[in-house]
Amino acid sequence: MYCIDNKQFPCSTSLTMKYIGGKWKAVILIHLIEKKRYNELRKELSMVTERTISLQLKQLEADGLIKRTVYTTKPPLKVEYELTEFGKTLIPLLKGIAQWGKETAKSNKRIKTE
Amino acid sequence: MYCIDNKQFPCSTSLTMKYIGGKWKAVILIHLIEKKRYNELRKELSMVTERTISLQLKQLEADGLIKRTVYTTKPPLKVEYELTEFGKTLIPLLKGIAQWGKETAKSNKRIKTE
DNA sequence: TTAATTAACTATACTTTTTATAGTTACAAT
DNA sequence: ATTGTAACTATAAAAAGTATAGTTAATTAA
Repeated sequence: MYCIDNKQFPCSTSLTMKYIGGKWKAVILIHLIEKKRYNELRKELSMVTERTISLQLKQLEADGLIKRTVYTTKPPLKVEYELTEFGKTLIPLLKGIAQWGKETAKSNKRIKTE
Repeated sequence: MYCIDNKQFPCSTSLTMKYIGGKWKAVILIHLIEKKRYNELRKELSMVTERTISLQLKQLEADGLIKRTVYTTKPPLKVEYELTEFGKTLIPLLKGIAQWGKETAKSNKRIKTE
């Protein structure tokens, strides 16, 4: 049993899923393996709404997986996101996740590639 | 871009997360590496509500990851769940997820082990 | 013999997460 | 003077997850 800020996680799997289990968290993290500005990320994830991206980024930041850096003081702002050292420990797992998806898409007949 | 039943997934990562991304799906799958009866699973996942377990099991079954077998016709039923061959392709990834959680719990000061 | 227990769920209501759409700020370019 | 831009925020609605209680038909316990 694990605890973070009084929240309980019954096993190590549920602990990992707390970090990458949101609907788009793993996708966002993989895109941030290379440092990016907010709008670059947003354009790459055009199927995710702004609000969701924004909320997920905040959670990832609060969880210590990504770092947000602001370079200007007045609009239009320049903001960059990148993985922290802690976030980088997830890279092998994230690549494994992407890899399983790729292989599965090839062999599973229900999945169509366009 | 991938498609399953007219649902779109922009990248292989999002495709994988469709299968394991629900809040408890990965946890359920890891517990089903060994075939189990419904109540065994439920007791092992005491922090998850019945409704959630039930819904997730149905989705996992619909996704072809697990197989449900009924051994009786009248209550109390005997129902067993196990991974399909397709579900088994996820095992290395699931173990990776559990492993990252274990290692992270050791080194991350915000995570407490009880 | 009647009551309690069991396995595997389902029903209802509620909360949290995600989606859809539109609006904000202060400057820069046209 | 109007339009465009970056990085969000606001509001409302839909989907996912939680909390709690109820169902079935047989078995076991009192």
